[in-house]
Amino acid sequence: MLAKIKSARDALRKSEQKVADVILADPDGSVQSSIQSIATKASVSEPTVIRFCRALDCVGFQQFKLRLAQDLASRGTFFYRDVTTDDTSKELATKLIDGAIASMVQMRNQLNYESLEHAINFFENCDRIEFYGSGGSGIVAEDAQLKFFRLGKPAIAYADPHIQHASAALLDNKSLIVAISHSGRSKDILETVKIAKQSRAKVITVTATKSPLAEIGDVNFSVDVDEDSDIFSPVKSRLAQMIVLDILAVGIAVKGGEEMLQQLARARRAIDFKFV
Amino acid sequence: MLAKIKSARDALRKSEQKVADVILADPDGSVQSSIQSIATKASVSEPTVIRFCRALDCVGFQQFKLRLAQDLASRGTFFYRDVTTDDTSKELATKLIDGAIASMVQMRNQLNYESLEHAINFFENCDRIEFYGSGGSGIVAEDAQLKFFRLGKPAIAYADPHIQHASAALLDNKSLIVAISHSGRSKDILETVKIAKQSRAKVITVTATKSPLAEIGDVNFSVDVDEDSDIFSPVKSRLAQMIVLDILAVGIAVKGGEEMLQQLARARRAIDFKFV
DNA sequence: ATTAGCTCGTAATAAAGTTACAACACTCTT
DNA sequence: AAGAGTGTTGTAACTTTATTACGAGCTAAT
Repeated sequence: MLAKIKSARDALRKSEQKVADVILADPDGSVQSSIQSIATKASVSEPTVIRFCRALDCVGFQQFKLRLAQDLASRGTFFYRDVTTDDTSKELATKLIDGAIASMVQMRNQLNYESLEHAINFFENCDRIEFYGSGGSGIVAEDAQLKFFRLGKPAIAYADPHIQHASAALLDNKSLIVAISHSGRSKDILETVKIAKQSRAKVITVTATKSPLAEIGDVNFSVDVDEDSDIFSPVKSRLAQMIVLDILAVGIAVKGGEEMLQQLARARRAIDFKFV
Repeated sequence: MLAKIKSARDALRKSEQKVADVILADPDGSVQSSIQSIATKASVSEPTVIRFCRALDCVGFQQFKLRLAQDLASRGTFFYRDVTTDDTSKELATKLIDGAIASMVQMRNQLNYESLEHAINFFENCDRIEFYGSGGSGIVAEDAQLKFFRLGKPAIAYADPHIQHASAALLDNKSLIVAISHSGRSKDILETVKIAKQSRAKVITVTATKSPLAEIGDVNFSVDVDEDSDIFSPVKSRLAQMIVLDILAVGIAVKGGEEMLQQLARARRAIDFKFV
């Protein structure tokens, strides 16, 4: 949630940003405050605070506070510390794994189940599904393809923006696309999604809250991860994205009932001869 | 907090016990309810609910809810249960995420730090690095390539067994390969590694303990994950493999000191223009 | 049986959260 | 540069939620 606020901050309105700043400055204090006291601290009106909460996908202030509280609580269990140059390899490994766990816990608390239901519906009503992502997110897209093509509908992943554009132009209203992006601000993927929408395809996004990409999709799964600490391409958000897509795939499979589960088992056995 | 309620239950007044029962029966639901709905469910009056909260050392209902919420969020037992066909989407998501967390925790406990030191050494003494994996592990190999090629040495990933064989044949004793496999029993990857060893390349494996692949490598990172529950391609081991390689990459970067960290920052900035 | 003491609910009150709307500010035209 | 139109923010009314005060009902001891 804190990560969510951070990543959404710039997309917020001016006075809502003041609210964000007040909360980021003292999250622990904020969970115990009323709307009034937060509004005063931020020198804005109370409705602004509510609008701020709504902007973060909460139905109201109470829900916001609750989520924030849960976020803070789970943060404590796997305390995340930055890697430093004089860590032993053990410290380093522990830190990185704890960071990954912390982001999973946050994921668990913030995942939007309505989006999940919607997304499952989209899948059931589509003829084919395409995954778009570039760079690190391209990896996630490929991973998703591997999962989804076993579900009985054509599934494909494209990492190359040119091919994405070309493919998006050929979609129709029975197509479903999943656009994956860490920042949600990559020009390429935004362009791809615009083309896909013109083709009247349904669009699921897996990206940061309030990012341009999240705004133009039909359904968004928010993946907000505190990234300052990632030296490389963002691993933690990679992991989070992958688990979101796994949840979606399993959700679809489970809804498909016994029949689909058996189909999956068949797909699995098909590669058995490859092993010693 | 839940434990507190349980142990305090018998000491409470009769109607307060009803409140306790309602909350214990559905803690997750309760944190989102108002006093009114809880009072109704327990067939008691609203003040009784408040008295119940006071009995548990809370100043009011809000504080009680907050504490309960934090308690639920941090209950650290990521007890893994199998997904069933009649899970709600929330249960499903929670189960899958808990499973992923559990495998991370396991990873943290079993990671071999000596292997890590060895692997870092290999990297420092090599001219180039190649990642081999097929199917799901091919994804991990690509992800690793993305990370490693920023470290200043040629890095490449191959998923196609034929190309792996060809490439492995062209290695020399200044080459390092990383073989990734979930089972460690895939004929293709075993063959690839044998060829690479004939070329006198160093071999790091990321695979299951005691598997044939683990046996023939120079250094192995054990990734053993309980997979019965994975309907699809094994997500959990995918995540575990990725984090292992991330640890390795960060370990190398950190050992490279300030200079290498700055080089990484440059690599990151190089793609900035791609964004809105 | 009566009263002290405790438990619990009703009804009033206060506080917090939410909505509707109007005023203001900021573009983008013309 | 004026004005239409859009978007942002605050005011004030309103609703919901939490809390308090008080008294009725029950239990048990005299």
